[in-house]
Amino acid sequence: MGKKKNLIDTAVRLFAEQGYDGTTTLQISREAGVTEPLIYYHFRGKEELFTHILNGAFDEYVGRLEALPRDTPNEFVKIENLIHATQQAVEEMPRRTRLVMSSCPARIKDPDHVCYSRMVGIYEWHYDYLTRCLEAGMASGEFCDVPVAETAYVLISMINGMSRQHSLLKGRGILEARNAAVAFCRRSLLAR
Amino acid sequence: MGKKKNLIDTAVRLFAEQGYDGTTTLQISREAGVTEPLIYYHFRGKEELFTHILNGAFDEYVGRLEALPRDTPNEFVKIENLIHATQQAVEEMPRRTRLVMSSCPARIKDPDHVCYSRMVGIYEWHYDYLTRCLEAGMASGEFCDVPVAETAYVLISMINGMSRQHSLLKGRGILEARNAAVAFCRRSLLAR
Amino acid sequence: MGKKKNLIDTAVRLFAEQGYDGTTTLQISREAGVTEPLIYYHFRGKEELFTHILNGAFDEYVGRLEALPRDTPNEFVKIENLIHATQQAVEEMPRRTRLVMSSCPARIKDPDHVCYSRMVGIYEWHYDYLTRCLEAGMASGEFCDVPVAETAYVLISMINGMSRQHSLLKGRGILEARNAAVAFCRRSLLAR
Amino acid sequence: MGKKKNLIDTAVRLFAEQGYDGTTTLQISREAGVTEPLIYYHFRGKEELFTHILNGAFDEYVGRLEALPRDTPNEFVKIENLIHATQQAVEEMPRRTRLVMSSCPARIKDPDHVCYSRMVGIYEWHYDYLTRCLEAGMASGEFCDVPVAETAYVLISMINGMSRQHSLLKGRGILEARNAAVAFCRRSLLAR
DNA sequence: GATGAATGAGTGTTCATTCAT
DNA sequence: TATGAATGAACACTCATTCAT
Repeated sequence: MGKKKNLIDTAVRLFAEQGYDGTTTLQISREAGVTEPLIYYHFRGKEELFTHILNGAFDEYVGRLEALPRDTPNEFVKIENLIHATQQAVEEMPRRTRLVMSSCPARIKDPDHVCYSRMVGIYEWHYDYLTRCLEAGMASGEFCDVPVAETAYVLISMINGMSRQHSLLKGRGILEARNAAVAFCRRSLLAR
Repeated sequence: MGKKKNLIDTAVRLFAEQGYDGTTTLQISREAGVTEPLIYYHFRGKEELFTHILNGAFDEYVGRLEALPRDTPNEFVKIENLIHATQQAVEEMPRRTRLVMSSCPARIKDPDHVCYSRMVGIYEWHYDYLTRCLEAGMASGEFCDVPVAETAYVLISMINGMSRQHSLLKGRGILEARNAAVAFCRRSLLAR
Repeated sequence: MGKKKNLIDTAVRLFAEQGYDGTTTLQISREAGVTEPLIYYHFRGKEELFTHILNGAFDEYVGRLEALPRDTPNEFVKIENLIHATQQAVEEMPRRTRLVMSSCPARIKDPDHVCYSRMVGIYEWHYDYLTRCLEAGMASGEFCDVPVAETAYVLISMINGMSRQHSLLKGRGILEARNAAVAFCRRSLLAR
Repeated sequence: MGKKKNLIDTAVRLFAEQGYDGTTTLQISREAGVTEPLIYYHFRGKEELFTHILNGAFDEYVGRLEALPRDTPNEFVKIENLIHATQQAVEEMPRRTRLVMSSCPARIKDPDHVCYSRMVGIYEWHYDYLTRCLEAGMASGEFCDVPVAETAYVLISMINGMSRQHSLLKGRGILEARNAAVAFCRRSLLAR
């Protein structure tokens, strides 16, 4: 019964370790303790197994974003929360993060692919969240004056860059990096 | 004749557009107007052609880093220069940057691969450059007090994150992003 | 269905006729009425298909050797039996003998190859069998006095030489050769 | 100037060590310190280089056969001489013997190939030499009564078998084998 | 004589996928 | 659900050979 779950878990592990192209359906089935055709019973093919996993990972992350508190004492806490939530997700879903980081770049050229649509979706979520945040913070005098769109772009780059760094060059990461990032942003944004 | 150059240029384009695994040696040779075995006359195989291109790209970027001025009026200019030089490289070598961004992540697990060694090399260059910079700036009173290692890590993540964003989600990028990033860092680092 | 058997039989025929290097996997599969990848489903590759066949041929011959009667009226009958059994095998397994005779020599340099280990094994079987025989015959007065090791070596060379001659230069062979060989040995060995 | 000789010597060595199919023209040229096209300047192709070497080896051996003394005190000396001359050749031309032993079997099916015609030629030389010898010896009462054709066949098999054994399974050979072979034949053939 | 560059024709092998059961 | 057997389509790579110089 748990064969389907087995299949998916094994696929997650192998795709993360070896990338999509470096992993064969035979290897997945063997390491999952089933036979190859079973993949085709549960999924339309290798690609669908892959996108199934990708969607699961994206859903999980988006769920965490949606769960971020909307009422906060001030606007900077929102930014702080976003940084922490993202790093938290990266640390708690290391394999699926790795899978996204290593297999999506090669696929993102295709606008019909899950990689593209979902990464753009997340980018836009981030963008809306941050611009709203920055605008509100500037209006209330909490933040100093910054160009909203560009600053949001910089923040997104920094958050994604940290996820990538952590996920791909693990070991080189630094535990207190999160707090340093929060402090870095606070100094930059808070009006003085 | 320029058949070898043709081969390399075509390979750069195709690897960048389709990734390493999505590109066949036959396709490269056809689009380069030569025959397949010529690849094996000039290179040991597909992989060597790939690493040859990668090394060229890394060399080019490292060359730009090495050319950064050592004498600067203050420390922040050094950080500014690094941000500009990196973005400049990304914009001037769009295909090779894309190739690195999309094909290296899947290969970085292998510590013997060019991707790993050279990316680590560049990481360390960045790290040394930035820590030296931050320490000097803090000593002279130019910068406010920050945790050096962690802040360098955040800066590197931001710089790399912007390159990745620009290279993979092009069109979503914003022209003034560079200046926004510089301003973001200046506000965060300069003592007041 | 007997597709696997078909594959093997065809491979035996083609390897025997054309040698290992002169036979392509495509040709084998086509003449066996199957597709090429089936070879790789049943065997790890061309080489394993080849060694599978070789081992079968060696096993068959060794089986015949092991089946030689241990109780014989005198020692010369043992030599006679060996000559007949070997020639019998050559005549009854013409293709597999040819395959061994034509494809092993080029491979025998590699001490890890089946060709080497099995041919040495058979050599040693022959050698033990013949030395024991000669010693017993000399002790009982059946045989005249001969240098045991060297004479065994000469007998082995003769037996193998006849197999080779028969297998490679067929048509030049002579039917009564077996009996002539037996008579040749009898005159040489029997005490008078 | 000695480039052609270099080419040939290297080819002899490599063909002997690795077989015809296991040796590439590139390897030959590289190890000979020349470039590939030079092979095509001196020979029509790989095959011609190979047959050139084969013919040289066969010529050398046939020369030795032709040089055997025609006037001998008795007929058995002729047989003795043949055995010694052949073993001598095997020992003095180890690489070329190996080349013939390992590369000819796979080619002997083709009646137009040098391997076939020359091996048949040598077989016939042996056959004529030995039948004449046996007949004369029987006529003079030196030899006992044997079936001429069949006995010649057995002798040829033995002589060739010893060459093959020595050449392919070297190390397993025995130094005194020659003398043992001569003694073996003497006991078998001489009238008592 | 000799070579650097280039190629036509294959070669063994892989892999996602399907079919009969 | 699940599988053993089988396949179509490709793929990286090799090699003997040639050509312009």
